[in-house]
Amino acid sequence: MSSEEKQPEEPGAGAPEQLALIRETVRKARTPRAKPRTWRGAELAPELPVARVVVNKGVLHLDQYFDYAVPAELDADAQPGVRVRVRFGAGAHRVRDGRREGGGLVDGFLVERRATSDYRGALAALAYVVSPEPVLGPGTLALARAVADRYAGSLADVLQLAVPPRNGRAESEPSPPALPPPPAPAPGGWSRYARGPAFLRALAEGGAPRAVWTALPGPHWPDELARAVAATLAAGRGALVVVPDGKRAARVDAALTALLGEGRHALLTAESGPAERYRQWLAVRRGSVRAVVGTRAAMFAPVEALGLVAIWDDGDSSHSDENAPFPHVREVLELRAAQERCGFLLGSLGCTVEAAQLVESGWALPLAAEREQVRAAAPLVRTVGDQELARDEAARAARLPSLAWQAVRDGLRTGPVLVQVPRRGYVPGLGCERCRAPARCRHCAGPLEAPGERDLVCRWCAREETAWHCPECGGFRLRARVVGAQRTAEELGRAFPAVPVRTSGRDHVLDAVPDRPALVVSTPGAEPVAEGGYAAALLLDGWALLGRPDLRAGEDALRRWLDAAALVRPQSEGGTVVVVAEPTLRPVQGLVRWDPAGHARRELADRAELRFPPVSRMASVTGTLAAVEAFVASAGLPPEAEVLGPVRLPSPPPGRPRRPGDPPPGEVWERVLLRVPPGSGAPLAAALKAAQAARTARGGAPQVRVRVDPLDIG
DNA sequence: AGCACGCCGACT
DNA sequence: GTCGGCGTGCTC
Repeated sequence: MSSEEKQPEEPGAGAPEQLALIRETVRKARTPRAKPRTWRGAELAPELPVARVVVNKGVLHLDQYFDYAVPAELDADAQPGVRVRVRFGAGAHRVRDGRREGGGLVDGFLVERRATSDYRGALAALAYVVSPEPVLGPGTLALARAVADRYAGSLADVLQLAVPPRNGRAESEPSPPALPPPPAPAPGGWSRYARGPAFLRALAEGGAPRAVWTALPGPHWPDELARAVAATLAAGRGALVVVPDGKRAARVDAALTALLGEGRHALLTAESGPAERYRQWLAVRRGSVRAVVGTRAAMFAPVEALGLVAIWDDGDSSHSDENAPFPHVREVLELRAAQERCGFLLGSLGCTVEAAQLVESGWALPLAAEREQVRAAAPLVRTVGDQELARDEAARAARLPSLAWQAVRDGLRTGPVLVQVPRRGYVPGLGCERCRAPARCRHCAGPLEAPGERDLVCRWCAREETAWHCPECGGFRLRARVVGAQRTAEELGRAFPAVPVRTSGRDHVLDAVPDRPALVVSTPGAEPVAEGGYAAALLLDGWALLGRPDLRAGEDALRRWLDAAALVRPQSEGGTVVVVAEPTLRPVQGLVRWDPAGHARRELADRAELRFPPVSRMASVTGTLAAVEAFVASAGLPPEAEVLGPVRLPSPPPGRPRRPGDPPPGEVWERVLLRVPPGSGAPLAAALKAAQAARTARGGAPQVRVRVDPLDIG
């Protein structure tokens, strides 16, 4: 089998070497030909002797196709989509003593076979075909191209995310035969949503409906996702579901198996290991499996005849890739839905402003339950604010309000009680002492910080604020938040000595807890599922979550509360949630009314007014002050682009392991934010890409990091 | 990014 | 005369 054959390091004497020699003469003669006939005499593929190759180098100024000659012996294997290796680099053609020197072998993908080349010069030959398995189809190529353009990145970088590394053993095994389409499923839990059955019907009829689904609390969402997949398969098309982590992928996997049996879907997660993952990926690529559930990288899965793309919990930060150019699953799936004209489903317990914008713009329809259904499924939510805390004698003594004590005590009579405590390392920002509104710059609305004792400085534009007052309530005093909830939880455990205390957090995450009275202390995101639902939940991390100097602080807080509260029994079964946070705050209201979509709509209106993403598009440029300034000056930014900053980046705390975005030791990095109005995202990305390409091409120029849609814009 | 080619100083 | 410094520019 040729895929298993060991390929020669250096092609033997023959066509490639002759080509190189011919090229040498052409170069000396300095007579470039419009139509290179330089392979005269070499043994080339009789038909379509030119291979267009995307070279696996992420560097932006190499973000183009390169043409290579196809030697006759590679003719059969060198088909579009295969992995190849080629000589690449200056001097690849120098021949001395009959040996080639310079220009190392690099990986690439063959994207097209052509009759002629546009290149004015002689072509080097393909070194060899790594394997005849076509892994890069035209769909994935077009998608990767669009993603690279959207994020000012290179095609090769995106392809690295899109096509998994090869595993020879998996490739040599045949994939199982494809199964016929299953029958269309019953609506199941979808009948609880006004437009749910219609959405399923549209999928089953081969349509391309697009929806933002605000899911009801409870454990049903994996089954509902599975039904959407099944409906798509019933129409003879494929479906793709992307979830934030392996735990949730396993839940959807189980739901799919329950609904469709084995063999109709693939599970693409890092947890299954590279070989198994590649085997599953190949089964998809070869068309033997048409449904996929997986984590982030699965967003590129080459599903045949795609009918539906779905993302669950788009507010989870795992959906943002941490490799250049940092694509986000939601954005990639939007591009895919447009490109492949398929259905789109964004589901979540919460609602991001981006999701709200998809509905607001009319691109997607809302898929929400009636209030009655929400009330039947959600627990009772009660709040304890500052005033009550101050009045509450017991609370001051025990640092916990009596309402919270009561809820825990009552809950423990009938089942487990969840206590959500903040994760360490949440740095609260500055806010109004009276109403907690975050302190923002009056010029660019960036977050204010207090580097010294007295003065306030904007983290975005570096302007000083000397006379701050709160635009919401007129207050003029600021305060930072203090966290001490872990200790509170410990005290809580001591207060109920007869009850077992279980903890779940970063280090050891519990999957599930039994349906018995217990105190379950967890950080956000690590909450175990309780078999019969929690009797009560206590959310103690309000200040830490809401005080973060981040645009998404409110949305994130609400999402984490909803995630925890959704594990609690409905109000009709006595389920109660107590959140220790100011009841007038918008996210707290969103929780009490269980109205994440309404919360996101209001946030979106604010963002529009303040010209924040996603209503505007932003990009960040970081590096030394000189580098950043030179870059911004040289980039031909669109005229409507605003430049905010530069401001100095906070240096990483000493002792923390170095992360990719951190400045090198001893260097101070600055950041500018670039902002463009809606619709100017593409020209901004193009300008940034061109400037970055020019910069990396010149060796000596100090480098900067560019990121479209930066996450932490304050 | 690598890597080769090219045009100026200290050596046999 | 020639070995080699690293400044520029290219990579099918």
